[in-house]
Amino acid sequence: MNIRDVAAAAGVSVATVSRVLSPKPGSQTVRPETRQRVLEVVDRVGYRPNDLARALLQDRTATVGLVLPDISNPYYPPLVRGVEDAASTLGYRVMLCNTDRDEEKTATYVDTLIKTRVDGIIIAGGSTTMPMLRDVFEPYRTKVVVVGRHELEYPSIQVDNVAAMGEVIGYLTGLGHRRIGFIAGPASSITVQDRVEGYRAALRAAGIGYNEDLVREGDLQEQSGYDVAGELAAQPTRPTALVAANDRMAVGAMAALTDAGLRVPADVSLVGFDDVSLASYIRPALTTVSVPTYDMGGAAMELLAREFEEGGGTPEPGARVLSTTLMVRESCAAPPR
Amino acid sequence: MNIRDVAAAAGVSVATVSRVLSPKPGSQTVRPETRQRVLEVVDRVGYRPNDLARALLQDRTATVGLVLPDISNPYYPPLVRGVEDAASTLGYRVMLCNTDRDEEKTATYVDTLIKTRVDGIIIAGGSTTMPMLRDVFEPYRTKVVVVGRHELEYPSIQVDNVAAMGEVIGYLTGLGHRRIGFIAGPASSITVQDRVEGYRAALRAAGIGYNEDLVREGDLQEQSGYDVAGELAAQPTRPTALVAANDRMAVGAMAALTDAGLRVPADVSLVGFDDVSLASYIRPALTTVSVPTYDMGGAAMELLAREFEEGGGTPEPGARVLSTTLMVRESCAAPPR
DNA sequence: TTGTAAGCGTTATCAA
DNA sequence: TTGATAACGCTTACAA
Repeated sequence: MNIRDVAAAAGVSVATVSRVLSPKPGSQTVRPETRQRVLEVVDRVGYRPNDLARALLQDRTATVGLVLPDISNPYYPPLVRGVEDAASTLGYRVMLCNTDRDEEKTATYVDTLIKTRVDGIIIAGGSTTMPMLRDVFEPYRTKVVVVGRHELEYPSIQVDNVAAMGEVIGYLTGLGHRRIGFIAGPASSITVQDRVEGYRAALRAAGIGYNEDLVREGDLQEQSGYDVAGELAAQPTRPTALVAANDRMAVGAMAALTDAGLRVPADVSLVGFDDVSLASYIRPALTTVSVPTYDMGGAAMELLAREFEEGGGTPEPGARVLSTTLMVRESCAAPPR
Repeated sequence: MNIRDVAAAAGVSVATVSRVLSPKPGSQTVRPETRQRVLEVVDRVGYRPNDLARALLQDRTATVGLVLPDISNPYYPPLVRGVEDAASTLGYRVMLCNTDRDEEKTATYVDTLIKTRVDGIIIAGGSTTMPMLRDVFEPYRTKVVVVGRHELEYPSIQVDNVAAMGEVIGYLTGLGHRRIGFIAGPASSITVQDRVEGYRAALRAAGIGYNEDLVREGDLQEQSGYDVAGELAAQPTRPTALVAANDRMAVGAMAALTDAGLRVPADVSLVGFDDVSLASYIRPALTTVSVPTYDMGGAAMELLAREFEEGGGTPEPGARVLSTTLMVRESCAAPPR
């Protein structure tokens, strides 16, 4: 069932069917009766034009690739939703790719995306440190937008993780904390490294030295937060507050603290990062930093769409920075005396 | 940059380039040196064949659509990941569509998916009650697989929610509970309705009447679990146990109970459903039913791929049922006396 | 072993 | 206002 069949059934030429189905601004020249006849046939046989043929001809697929580490990480679903909603509004389809921060998987996906000739790609997290992404898209004029800070020559949507973490530390020192432990994350994530950097810088600014013993690296999953918090809390002079690089580890940490007989926040205060949807429903409700992931996804898609319209031109690797907010809830208090 | 350019640069014909790049089992007839020459050019210029053209010709896009209500619902990410991993292994791309259980959005996405000529579609949750999905795909020989119970004539991957909920109720009555409250979900979800049905049936089987006052409907989000649990717990003779139709509402319920000064499980036992990743890290750790969503996604994709291979033939609307397991953790105890 | 050319389902150009 | 036809980039008979 193709445009020729429809044309035959309606007793017109394929050109006419095309004009009815894909009206161009300039040429509104189909007689109402003819249009009617065509539409009737289209409706009767349930014909839908083949977008592959259209894309081939117009060199435009109306599809974007969304590359991220792992959709199972609760940080990403709102971002994906933001991209998807904006894409759907703007008339684009979204192809999802989970890389697990793995170079080989990333390379394979990039290959696939280029072969399908996606109009653009949104890279969120993880892959942004991979140099392989630098030039692959160039010959195909594939537009790229990055979500998060990165080392690539593409425009991006960001959040100031250093400053946000500074606000967290400021809040804690304001409460009187001096021994503030940190549950860090993998070096492969620039986002996480910025949070670590924010922790360091703020501590220094507050006149508190950076103490290596108070920092341990997790893998961003709940269990590692549980493990690391357990170690940190078991130290001879334990920290009076714990900050985690993300909420998943913070939740794990809260469990560990509770299991160790420690009360949050009476014995140790706890702060997370991301403001995942469950954060406000655990008890004590988790104090954390809200990151506008949904908006970031939407903004990335919109930025991409704008680049499509502008057509050629250089990418302009500027960054748009959205703001975070510290969500003060119940998991922090003054340190025990 | 197309196959002709490559052919010219390598001093061969386009047919030869094609044969090198897309070797068919039958025709291994390219001289090694020629092949070498072609591959060198391909590598040098970074050429990637246009899959649109290939798809147009072969009537096969190697793409599947994944239609679900909302990726932000923590139930879905593992399912999506399961689909994606299997798809990537089998050589398929995945196009994501969030319908919000909305008829119009669903219709729009279905339209888009058909226009891109996806080889198949995986429908997970929500949309399965929509009659519009019955015949749309037929004329395009688009294969369809459903995840979850449904009313459509397609094969599916399921889980026995009625039996699983029966196990939950059995566990609670075994503990001595008689007044078991239920936080239900929207009627639009067959999955959720099966859980409600399981609750009813098991109660009846246990010789406990179904008491309308103990059942209230939520919307599957945390806040509604919080609200509904609050109402249920405020009743003159409050339930000694609460079962939620999903974990998100269970977490909200736990917060409500805690805020009302009730202890879980000493004063009221609580059971969730889904075994979301955070469930085992909240305290008390949530007793819940583990649903193999990742495997379900993978199985759906594999089933779809098998249908592609088999080619024509009738769809065979059979169901493959995977099993759930009750995860007994800390949120249940015998009822208070 | 390689090349020529038809054709996949559209849109766009030009003529009628 | 409509129609014939050449592309788009690839694969695949068929010919050489």
